[in-house]
Amino acid sequence: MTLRLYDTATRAVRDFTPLRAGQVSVYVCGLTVQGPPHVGHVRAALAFDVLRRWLTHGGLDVVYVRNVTDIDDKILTKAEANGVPWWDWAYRNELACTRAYDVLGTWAPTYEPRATGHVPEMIELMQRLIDRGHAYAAGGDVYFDVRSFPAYGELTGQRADDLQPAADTDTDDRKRDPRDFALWKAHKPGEPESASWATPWGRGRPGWHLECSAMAGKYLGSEFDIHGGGLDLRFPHHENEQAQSRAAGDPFARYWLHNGWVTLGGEKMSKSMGNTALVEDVVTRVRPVELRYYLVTPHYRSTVEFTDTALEEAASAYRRLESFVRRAVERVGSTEVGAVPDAFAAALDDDLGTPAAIAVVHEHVTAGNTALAEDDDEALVVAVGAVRAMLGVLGLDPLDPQWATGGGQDNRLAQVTDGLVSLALEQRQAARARKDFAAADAIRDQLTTLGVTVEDTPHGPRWAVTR
RNA sequence: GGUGGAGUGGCCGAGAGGCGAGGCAACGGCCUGCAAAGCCGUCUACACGGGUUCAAAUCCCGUCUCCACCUCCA
Repeated sequence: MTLRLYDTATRAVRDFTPLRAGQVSVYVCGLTVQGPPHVGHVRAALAFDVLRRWLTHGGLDVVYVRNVTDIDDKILTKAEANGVPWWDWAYRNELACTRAYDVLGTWAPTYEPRATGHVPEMIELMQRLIDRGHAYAAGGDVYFDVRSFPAYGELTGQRADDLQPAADTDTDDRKRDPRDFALWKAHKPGEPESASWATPWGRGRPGWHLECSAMAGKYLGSEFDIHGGGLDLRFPHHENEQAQSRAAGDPFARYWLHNGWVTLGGEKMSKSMGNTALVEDVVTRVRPVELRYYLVTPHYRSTVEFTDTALEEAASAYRRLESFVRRAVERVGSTEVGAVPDAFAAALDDDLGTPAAIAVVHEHVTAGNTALAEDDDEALVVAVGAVRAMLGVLGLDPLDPQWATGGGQDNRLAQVTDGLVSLALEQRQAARARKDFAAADAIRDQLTTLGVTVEDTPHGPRWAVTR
């Protein structure tokens, strides 16, 4: 079965065939770095991280570009409100985004270009559009001429006539049509000089949409395979991107993928609503890998309501998988990562059906647990190999060094802890051997109080530190 | 006004004409000195009202509720 993806542009699931055999080019809209990332932001990154891992697993060479928009109105106003240069504000939030991506185990993009580093490419694109009669300069601004491009609205199925008039009211008098959007914004008095760049039409800064067209073209070429982003970017952002690029003569994206929301209190998580859960906070309540499981388990196009109980449930579910892998490896030693079961592959091939894929993982874990209980090491090796392979594709393999805790100088402490717990457990085993269960249970209770859980297995006790 | 999406068992969350996704929680059983972990079982749901069909959670019509985009937004 081949990979099928839901393409927003055609509103249908389509077979995916890359433009160039063996290669896939992906452009994902990254963040406007105006603040630290919340759970909704990283959901997008995670959704496309799974796509990328699946493509890579299928033997394809994936070029994955995710941009950083490091100049816009909000960055300027927030920087000013905080008394720092705009580029300082942008960069510190870019670092926060990178930390969030890293802590959740997303692969670093092949290229991660910043808008401000691509002004020459934007100027070149604007010039092409002006030369072709699809853009015009007016008072230092440069606008896209919507009426010159009949396909405008095609991506999101809107007719230009039905759109409410676009809202940059302060510049409306410069536009030929109220729906024309800004490719480039003239430098305004009061804005920092450092936030403007010289162009043939005067100093100014990028409009919001231009940078993605310019950067996608630079790193992926005039036509590329997949363009991704959040559902809210469809209009106007992606519509405008497509209009700009196609009007300039570039075929642009062949498939458009959009991920659904994370909601909080039934409404879209967003900074302007004030209903956000920052990644850096959530990650103190559950482990990062558990947050990843929570966000990767539902289908990428569905809405996820963010609640504490749902988060806790996800964490419990993940611990079941993790506990199996750890016990299996303790039993049979380190194992080879095996092949992915057909049912799992079929699930992901069907528009990245992670829910069905996770169900397959759980079924194999059940089989593996049975093998573990029955001392069937042969079946166990097969099960754990398959489970790790599947979890690896989802970025959830518990044995991935990504999720290793401690390390460095903690190693010595870990050795000491290990020795002390082993000592206590030996005492307990001795007490059990002489049927002094009161003493044995007292040791176990004390360990539990310290956050060390003890499990007795036919092959002796095992322990783990719980949060 | 225009364009989309959603309402599923105690909870999360899939599916999209017929065969009870999966998980979490709860309860019962097995296992255990007792637990824990694990395994087995139980809990038979699809907003509402009509219709089509041998068969509807799934298709059609209508109604209600919620959300999103058309302004910055993953």
